[in-house]
Order: sequence, then C-alpha cells, then structure tokens
Amino acid sequence: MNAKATAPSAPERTGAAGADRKAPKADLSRDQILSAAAKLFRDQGYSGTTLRQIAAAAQMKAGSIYYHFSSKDQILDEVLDAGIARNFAAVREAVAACPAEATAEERILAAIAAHMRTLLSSSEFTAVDIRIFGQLPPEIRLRHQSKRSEYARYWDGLFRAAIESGEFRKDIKIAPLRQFVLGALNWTVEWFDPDTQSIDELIDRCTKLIMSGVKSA
Amino acid sequence: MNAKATAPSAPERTGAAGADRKAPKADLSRDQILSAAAKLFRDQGYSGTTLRQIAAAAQMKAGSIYYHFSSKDQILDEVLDAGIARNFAAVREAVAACPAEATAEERILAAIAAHMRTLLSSSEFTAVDIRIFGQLPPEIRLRHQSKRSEYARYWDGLFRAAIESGEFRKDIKIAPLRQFVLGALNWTVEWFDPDTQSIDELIDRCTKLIMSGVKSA
Amino acid sequence: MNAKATAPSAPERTGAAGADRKAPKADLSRDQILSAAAKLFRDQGYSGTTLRQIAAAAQMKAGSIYYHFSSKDQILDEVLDAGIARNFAAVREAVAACPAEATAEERILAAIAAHMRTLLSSSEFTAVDIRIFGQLPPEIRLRHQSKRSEYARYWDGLFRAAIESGEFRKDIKIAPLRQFVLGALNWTVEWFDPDTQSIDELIDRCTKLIMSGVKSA
Amino acid sequence: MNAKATAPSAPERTGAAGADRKAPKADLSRDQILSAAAKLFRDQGYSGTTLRQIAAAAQMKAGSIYYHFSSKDQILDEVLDAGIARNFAAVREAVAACPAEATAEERILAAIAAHMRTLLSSSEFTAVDIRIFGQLPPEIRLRHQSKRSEYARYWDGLFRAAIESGEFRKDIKIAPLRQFVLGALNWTVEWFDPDTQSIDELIDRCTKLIMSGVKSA
DNA sequence: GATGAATGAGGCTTCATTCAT
DNA sequence: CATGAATGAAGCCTCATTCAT
Repeated sequence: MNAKATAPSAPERTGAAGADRKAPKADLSRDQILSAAAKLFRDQGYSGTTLRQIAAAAQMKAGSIYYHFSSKDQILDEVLDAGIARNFAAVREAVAACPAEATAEERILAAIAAHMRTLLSSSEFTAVDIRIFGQLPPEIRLRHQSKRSEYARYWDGLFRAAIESGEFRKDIKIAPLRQFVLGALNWTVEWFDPDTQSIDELIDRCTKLIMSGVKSA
Repeated sequence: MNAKATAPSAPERTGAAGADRKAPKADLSRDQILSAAAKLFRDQGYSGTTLRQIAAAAQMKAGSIYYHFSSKDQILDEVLDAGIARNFAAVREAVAACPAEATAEERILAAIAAHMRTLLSSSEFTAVDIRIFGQLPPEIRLRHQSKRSEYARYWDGLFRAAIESGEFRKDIKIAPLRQFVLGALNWTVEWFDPDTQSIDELIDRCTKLIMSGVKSA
Repeated sequence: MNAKATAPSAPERTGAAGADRKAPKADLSRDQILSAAAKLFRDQGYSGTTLRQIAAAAQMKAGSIYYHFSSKDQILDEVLDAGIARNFAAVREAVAACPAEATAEERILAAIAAHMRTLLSSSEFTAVDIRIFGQLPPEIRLRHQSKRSEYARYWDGLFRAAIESGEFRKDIKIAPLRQFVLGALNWTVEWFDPDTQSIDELIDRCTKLIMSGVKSA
Repeated sequence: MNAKATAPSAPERTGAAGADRKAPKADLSRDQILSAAAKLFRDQGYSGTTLRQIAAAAQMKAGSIYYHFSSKDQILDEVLDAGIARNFAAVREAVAACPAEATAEERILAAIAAHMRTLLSSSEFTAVDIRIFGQLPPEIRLRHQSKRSEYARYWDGLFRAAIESGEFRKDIKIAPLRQFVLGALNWTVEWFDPDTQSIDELIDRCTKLIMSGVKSA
C-alpha cells in the first residue's frame, strides 16, 4: 500500500523514532507520482507517457519529480515492482486464508479470484505490468524477470497440486496451462468495464470456463 | 499519387512470371517498410519505435520512408488494417472450408486453429493489433474500432450457433465468452516461442482447455 | 501557463526601480527572442529564418524557445502584432499631440513624421510587417488583416479631412492616395541607411514631395 | 520574351543554322518553369517556395527540373534577370519612342507609365524582384546588384535632365527622389488588383501625385 | 520541497538534389 | 526529356534532465 515499501532508493529519511509522526509531505508526493505514472503507463505505454504528463497528474511540475525519483526509468521500476508485489501478496493471502483442509481446486479458485480482483479494481499498478511489459526495452524487462518468475512458479505449485491430487486432468502440462489461464485472466483488463459489469460475476464466469470449459455436459 | 493508399501491402505478387510491370520497386519498399514497422511496433510499441529504426530495418534512410507514406501514423494505420484483415480472412476461410454438415463446434475448432496459426506464424502484422491496440491514442483507436468490432461479431456468430444447437452450455453469455476465449488465445503471443514449441501442439492444448476445462472427468 | 500569451512583449518595463519582481528573467528572454526574430524575419523573410538563427541571436538554444513560445508561427504573430501596434500608437499619439486648431495638413505631416520615424529607427518590429506581409501564407495573413485595415482606415480619416477642408485636391480618391503615400513611405525601409542619412532630412524631403510633387512652381 | 536570352548556362544547343526550326520542347518547359517559379517566388518568397511546387505548376516532376536548371538558385537568378531586363527594356523603349523634341517631363511620364504597365500586367517576372529582393541571401543579392544599379542610373539620368532644365525643383536630390518615386510605384504591386482597378487610371493618378503632390493649387 | 528556465539529444518531417531507367 | 525512388542535411518541435533560486 505504501509504495515506499518496495522503493530501494528513497532519499534517506527513515531515522527518527517509532510512530511515523509527520507522514511527511514527500511520501505523499511520491505516492501521487507513482499512482499517476501507473495510470498513464497503463493507458499510453511507457514511451508514450511524458514526465510532464505524470507531473501534471500528480499536481506538480516536471522538475519536481526529480526530487523524488532519479529518472523516468526508476519510476517505471517502482511501478512494475508495486504491480507484481500487490498481485502476489493478494494471491498469497487469499490462498493462505483457505482452511487447512481445502482442496487444490479450492485454493486455485481463491487465487483466481484474488488475482482478478486486484487486477480489475486497484488496477493502476497491477494492470501496468500486464499491459506494457512485453514492449519494454530488454534491459528493463530483465530487471523484473525474477519477480515475475517467482509469481509464475507460485501458480505452478498450485496447479501441480491439483494435477497430482487427480483433481485436474493428468495430460495437462503445467507451464502452458499457467500461461493459458493467466493469459485469459489478464486479458480481462483490456475489456472489463467496471461501470457496466460486476467483478464478482466476471470472476464467476471465468472460473467456470476454466474449470469446465464451454461444452455442455 | 499514391495508388496503394488503401491497399495494405498485398503479399501476393512476389513470385510468378513477369507480366505485371508496374512500379514493382516501390511496392517492394512499401512492403518492407510495413513489415519492418509491424515487427518493431509489436516489440516496442508505437511511441517506442523510431522512424529511423523502421527505416534501418527496411534498409533505407528515414527520409525515404516519406516517399511511400505520409506519416508514421499512416504506417500504423496500414499495419493495423493488415493485421485484422489477415486474421479475419484466415478465420473466415478456415470456417468456409468446413464441410456443410460440420457442427458448430467443429467450425469453432477450425476458427481457433486459424486464428492461432495466423497469429503465431505470420505474426508481424496480426500480433501488432493485439499487443499495442490498448495503448494507442484514442483517435487512432477510433479509426480501427469498426473493423475490430466486425471481427468480434463474426466470432459471436460462431458461438451463438454452438449455444443454440446445444453443443455449448446455455448459461454462457456470448460477449464475455468471446472475450475470454480470444483473450486466452491472443495472450499466447506474449509467451509462445516457435523455437521450442510446436504450434500444432499448442493449438491442441488450447482447444482442449477451452472445450473441456481443466477438471478431470 | 504562459501568462503573456496575448501580450506582445511589453517594451515598458526595463528601466525603473525594483518593485516588480515577477519572473523578470522569462520576460527578458521573451523580448530577446521577439526582437531577434523581428530582425531576422525582416532581413530574410519568415521561411528563410531558422529557429536556430533566432535562438542564436537571442543567446540560447533552439529548444529553449519553446519554453516561451509554442511555435515559430506564434512568434511571427506576436512580432506582426507588435509591429502594427507600435506604428499605430506612434502615429495616433503624434496626431493627438497636435494643437486643437491644427489644420488637416498639419496633422498629416505629424502622422507622416511619426510613421517614418517609428519605421526607420525602432525598426525591427515595424519594418517586418511591411516587408514580409505579402509573402506570408494566407492563413497567417488573415489573422492580421483586421489590425492592418484599422490602421488604413485611420489614415483614410486623416486624408478625408484634408480633402473635405479643401486643403487637398478634390479629385483625389482616398484609397489609392493612402496606398500611394504609405507605399512611398514604407519603401524607404528598403533603402534608407541610418549611417549615412539623416532621418529628419528624409522626412522633410518626403513630405515636400508628397505635398507639392516634383514640379517647380 | 524568351527567357533563354538571359540564361547563360543553358545546355548547349544553339548550333544549327538560321531559323530555329524545332522550337524544341525543352525551351517550352524552361519557360514554363521560369514562369511558374516567378509567380511562386513573388507570392511566397524564395525560401517559402518548394521545387516541388514549381514543378507541379510547370506540370512536371521535381526531378525533371534538373534537366533544365542546375539548382533552385539558378532558377532564381534567371527569374531575377528576366525581371529587371523586361522592366528596363520596356522603359527604355518607351523613352526612346518619345519624339526628339519631347521635354524631360514627358520622357519621365513615359518612363513611369512603362514601368508601371510592365510591373502590373506582365507581372510574374517584374514583380518578383521588387518583392523579394530585400530578403534574399546577400550573395544572391550581390549577383544582381549591378543590373539594378544600371536601371537606377538610367532613371537618375531622366531626373537629372528634368532638374537641369528647370522643369523640376532644384532643391531635390536625385537619389532620394528616384527612391521615393520608384518606391511609390513599386509598392503598387502590393495592392493593385487588376480585377477591380484600371491600370491606366492608376497610372494617371500616380503621375499626377508625383508631379504635383496632393495639395490643391 | 518545488519551480522556472534552460539544455541537448533526438523525434518526425521537408526539401533540394541525384541518378538509374 | 521525364520520372520514380532515394538520400542527407536541415527544419521544427518534444522531452528527459539539470540546476539555481
């Protein structure tokens, strides 16, 4: 929630005593910038977004951004980090919240719901990754590959369990399955419209399709 | 002046005998530019791609592009057009090639295969749309909305037939279904690697998942 | 953002004490740019003048100009505005300074002197109009037509008075007269050389020619 | 009339015998180019005019111009040459046509009429000089200075005669007089509209103003 | 903390010019 | 003679970035 949690290069200011007394103005600005940047990156891509646009959306002037970040690149880094981190955290929490005796399928249902809910509601950050990652310069992509892989492996674990338990078909290969499922889910950000559709209903429809396909019994 | 203004780079004209003698050099250059642009747009986005990059990939200098196109925008337009057009054509042909007595499901299977094959093999053009459309400036997006809708409606027709015939579950709503299915298919361009994977196998896996889901019988 | 958008480089602000502390640096740069542009436009025409030339003459780099103006066009607009405005103001003041009982001819003499003096001394701005107006793209020309017409009508008024009072010949038609007189005066910018000629003497000669022609009594 | 008369660098082709048998296509194109260029230069300035515009107006493609001329500069040179040459010729002829016993004033009237008529009717060429000369790069200006001076000196001769004969006032200095008179005449190209005004009437008005000024007797 | 002003690199585009056909 | 196609230099403009205030 606090973007600084994942920001490694914030100007030193942690010092001080326990309770964060001042909730300093800087943190607020930082968050505004990140949030503005996330929205703009998501809608216009990285190259298509201007520092001036970000600044304007964050209610400041372009030069001021450099007090908080050292480059446009760094903003992107933090936005991407925040994106995966939130998604991952939400999914992990949802799975952890399942009762100990939950089946693999139930855990996957929880994971799907959490993934979609994060993606489609608090979207700025989570949607950026999905939308623009493929078009980023390779070096930037590399910097975030490990976290993405971690997330992928987490899902692989969920699916493996379901296959080994016999809940899912044995002839399914895990990697393509994960790509297929996450792909279908991720794609919803391209068309889901919160004003006319219900997230819960969408989640419901998607899980049903994933689980049982389209064919009538 | 520009006879080809609306003709998005006809690919059929290379081989064959020597009958057509009209400005073959220009057409070749045009096609090279479009193809180069498509690849670059796909990989780096529209704003992330430089005219100089396009020119270099098409083996000419930036200024020369303007002999064939009047702006970067126009190149994008034609690339997008070509993308949908090819996809649409491939799918329509595949469906048309089905025997008259084919079931709705069989037609859908053919459509899926065609969509994926076009997307993943002759990809430059077809993949661009899918990848960058969401981040294009609204005015450009608008210009192509109608063709995309047409394609969507075509799929809706296929799905409707399957539902009405009872082959697909009756509780599925068509629009979300189409989004879900095409989303899952489209997403494969983000991760499919022709060097290590087989398209046919991928198609097979995907259709199975779509049709029957993940659960074991 | 740009408070001065419509204020064509107020010349009154340089001297004086230090009371006005608002963004004096920007205004200075703006004025430098306008002045440099005016000189260059006058000597090389609009198309013949480069933004880099303007920037160099204003002691900055080309890109910096865009902090003050949004386009080369806008610079031209302000230069043209300033030109007519100064000329008009000078002439109007000179006429207004005439004693109430001054004859129409005396007023015209004052107007001629003011027009020429402004044109030939503070020339950058005033001379631009005269020199390049005829070769400007029609749309730009249109934007300034109204102010020029206003100035023309003002002169027409002066001439009409002299004709009606019987001081000038009755057979003279006002519009061609104004064109002829202003033309003769304006043309002096094409050849007057302040280093070898005296403005006052030139004014004297011109008025005499206009009033009485070349023929000896 | 044949622009080639003044064209020093025309591709050699003069050879041959007496009568110019073929009136070759090339000459026609050359003239079309020059005429088109003159019009465009006059209306848009030198830098403001594109070779492609000239080519289009001359009904050919830009590249073709280089068969007839070696550069845009050369076209300008010939256009300028043609301008002064025609004007000079017309004026000289008109003066020469005066009866031997004509007064200096009569000669000047003839010269004025000829100058104006050439300027305002066959204008493309003659008007270019007047309009754009002041904004040309110094090197180009230099190349034409001598011919312009020659023309100026010719007028000076006419005026000197009138002053020495006592027809014109003795207190008039020749150079400024010539500038003033030609200036007033030249300026008419900026506003004369052949559709609504009569050249003869304009000439009449102008000569009257020049001769006797504006004041009533 | 933030801004105004500037910069330089680079983006898209235009244009005179060349040259094979 | 003329054109189609290309080029490189340069033009206008944008943008990330800097830095004094």
